[in-house]
Amino acid sequence: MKTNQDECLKADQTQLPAEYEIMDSSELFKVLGDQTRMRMICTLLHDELCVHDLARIVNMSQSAVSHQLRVLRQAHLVRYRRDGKHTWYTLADDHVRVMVELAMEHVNERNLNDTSNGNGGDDHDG
Amino acid sequence: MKTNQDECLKADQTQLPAEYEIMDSSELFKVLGDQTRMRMICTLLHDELCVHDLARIVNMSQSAVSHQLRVLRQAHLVRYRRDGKHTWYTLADDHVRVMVELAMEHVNERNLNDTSNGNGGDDHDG
DNA sequence: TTAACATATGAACAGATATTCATATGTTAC
DNA sequence: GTAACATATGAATATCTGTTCATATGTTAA
Repeated sequence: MKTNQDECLKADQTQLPAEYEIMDSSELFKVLGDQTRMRMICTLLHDELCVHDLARIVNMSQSAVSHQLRVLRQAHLVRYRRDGKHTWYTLADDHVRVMVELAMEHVNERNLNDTSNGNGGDDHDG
Repeated sequence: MKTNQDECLKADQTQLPAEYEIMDSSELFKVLGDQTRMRMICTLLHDELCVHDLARIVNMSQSAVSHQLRVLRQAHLVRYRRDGKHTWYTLADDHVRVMVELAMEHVNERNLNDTSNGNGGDDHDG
């Protein structure tokens, strides 16, 4: 709460996450930060699905979905198993599930607050 | 676990999040998916900071930081208060904190697994 | 072998985005 | 008023990213 004009720095950088943790986690969020991939992930919340189905559900080309599945694999967000001609994809672990749930909570609370509160009052477009 | 070749679709789309929830949450993740913004957020995990300090800590120009703060404000990830010449920024709520922690867990577990396991075995570059 | 299906991937292109530069706004002290 | 400081922002630009198209790989069935 103090506000010394000349030396306003008060960050305790010793508690900061390691540089690689920041880089890796921002990379992870970047992967989640795409509509198509998010739709794929949400579809995989409840089911194991093959590429063909994923493409149909998110209404994208097989190629686009396959490209994005590669991104999701590299981020360790999905697993897959081969079975004949199909490749079946599932979410990799529960972190993903929980992160998605948290994001939904955040978004929904924000939508509630947007009608009533006056915090900051900045964030408009234009 | 069934693998009917002709009708492989088995997604129960009734449980899917609403379209706006998917759009909004992917937008939220997109905001978190940038190194500079992540470094700013991690710095704000423990302290209330002014723009000048944030710029110094993440080693970016005042302008760049200010532009990114705008993005963080619009995503409701930070709050701010004016005090004289300074504007002090803090994290908006605990969702952010928890999401960051989860992401850290995910990347750290993944880094552990990368040395030993053989799951999938795909995700390489090139 | 061929044909049909399922998935993966490289190249190219269009659209998005982060930074820089210059400048505007706003505050404090004189 | 001026000067110095703190922050915000528009425009330009270089870089990144997602999709499409064409094609390659791999599986199954004949």
